[in-house]
Amino acid sequence: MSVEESTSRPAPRTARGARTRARLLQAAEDVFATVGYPEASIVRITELAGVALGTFYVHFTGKKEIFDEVVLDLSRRVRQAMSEASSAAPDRLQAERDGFRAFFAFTAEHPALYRIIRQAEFVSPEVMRTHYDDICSGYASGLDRAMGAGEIRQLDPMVAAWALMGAGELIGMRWVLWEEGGQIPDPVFEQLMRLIEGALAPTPTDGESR
Amino acid sequence: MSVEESTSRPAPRTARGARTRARLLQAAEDVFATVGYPEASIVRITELAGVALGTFYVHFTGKKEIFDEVVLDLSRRVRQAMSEASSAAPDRLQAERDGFRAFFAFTAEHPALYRIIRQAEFVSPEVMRTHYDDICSGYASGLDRAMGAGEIRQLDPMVAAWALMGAGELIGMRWVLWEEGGQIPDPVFEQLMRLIEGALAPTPTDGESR
DNA sequence: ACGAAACATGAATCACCTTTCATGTTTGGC
DNA sequence: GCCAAACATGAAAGGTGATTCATGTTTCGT
Repeated sequence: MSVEESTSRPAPRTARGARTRARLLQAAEDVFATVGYPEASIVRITELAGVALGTFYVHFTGKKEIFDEVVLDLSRRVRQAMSEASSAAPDRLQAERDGFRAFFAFTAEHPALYRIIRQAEFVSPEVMRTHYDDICSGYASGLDRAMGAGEIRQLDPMVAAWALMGAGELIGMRWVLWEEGGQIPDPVFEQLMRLIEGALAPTPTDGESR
Repeated sequence: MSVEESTSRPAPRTARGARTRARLLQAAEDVFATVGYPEASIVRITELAGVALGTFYVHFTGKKEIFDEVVLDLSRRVRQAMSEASSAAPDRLQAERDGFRAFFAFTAEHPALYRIIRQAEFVSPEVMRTHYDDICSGYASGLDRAMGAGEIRQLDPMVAAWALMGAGELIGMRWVLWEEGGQIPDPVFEQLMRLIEGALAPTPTDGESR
């Protein structure tokens, strides 16, 4: 009747256990983001966390399990940052702006997100897929609502969500992750917004009969 | 005075050598795409290629070198497929259609491209960056020309290239790589084209004075 | 403040992988 | 057809890192 995976460790039962587990997770995030999964050894993670090697196996069954947890955690955090930022917007265009701003800010603050997600394809395809699915369905339902209100043109919200997410992802990689500035240049952001605006804006041809 | 990297092996001097090298490259592409870089051992590659373990080191200095060559090769092939497909188009919109069609077709035929490029971030960041830079600068110069001809609106061609490339990449991942069909569904393709058309189309506001 | 369960430790084990090298085989220019 | 260079081989050396476990320490409910 347990909901837990049979291969995972029981949750910590004491404050000390929880603390150690959290330190291991944080260290793992750093190590995975810095040297990548192949080079990330358990020894490295435990050394950075400041715990003994054997302690790792008290909390996790292996490298893949801790990787999955790190991905899930990052995914949850970026989604929350984006939805929080865009929820207060008065209209769809502003929601797009706020959501993307939050995404780029998160990327700047947590480069680990990109670097780790991109490795997940092989380490843990399911968890990677879940991450993108979760982001995009949230995005798509926002578009759907705006479409109902006539704010944007009629289109398949899922396709639009994946396409726009992809645009943001590569722009973020190029101008946030690969530049030391850490913040997206305003002109780049504005250009991206123009593109998105153009892609979503209702057009005269929308109402055509044939 | 040599142009070669000091760490790379000399090119094969006989037909047999060239054949063996090619088999190793093909095997490496398969192994990297199937099990990922971390799990890809030289033993596995040589076994799939049908050569002895030691033979590998006759042709490559190590795992990273053969990985780089595989990435470079895939990158060159996809760029050629895309530019060939779009070069004959009469206008920009058709060039977009043809280029993206070619990209999705290549993805369907060589899933290795995605799977391998995504791992390159850590294995070989320079080579990954080169791949995206090369694709996007080709794309951007096409947009630049169309902009000069007034076919599309005034915008930063680099930002547009990276954004549209990203849109194509995620759409390809979701509907080509992750679906067994292997071919992008027509409605999805058409939706993507509508978005791109909207993003690039000249708008009345383009000519405004302020 | 007691004691049982939870937690932490790190040396030792085990499995696997990279790389080398001495030796044998094939190739292709002459 | 000869032979020097190129190529292929696989056993073995040398590492590295994942995982286990017997033992010691801390926590926390009572």
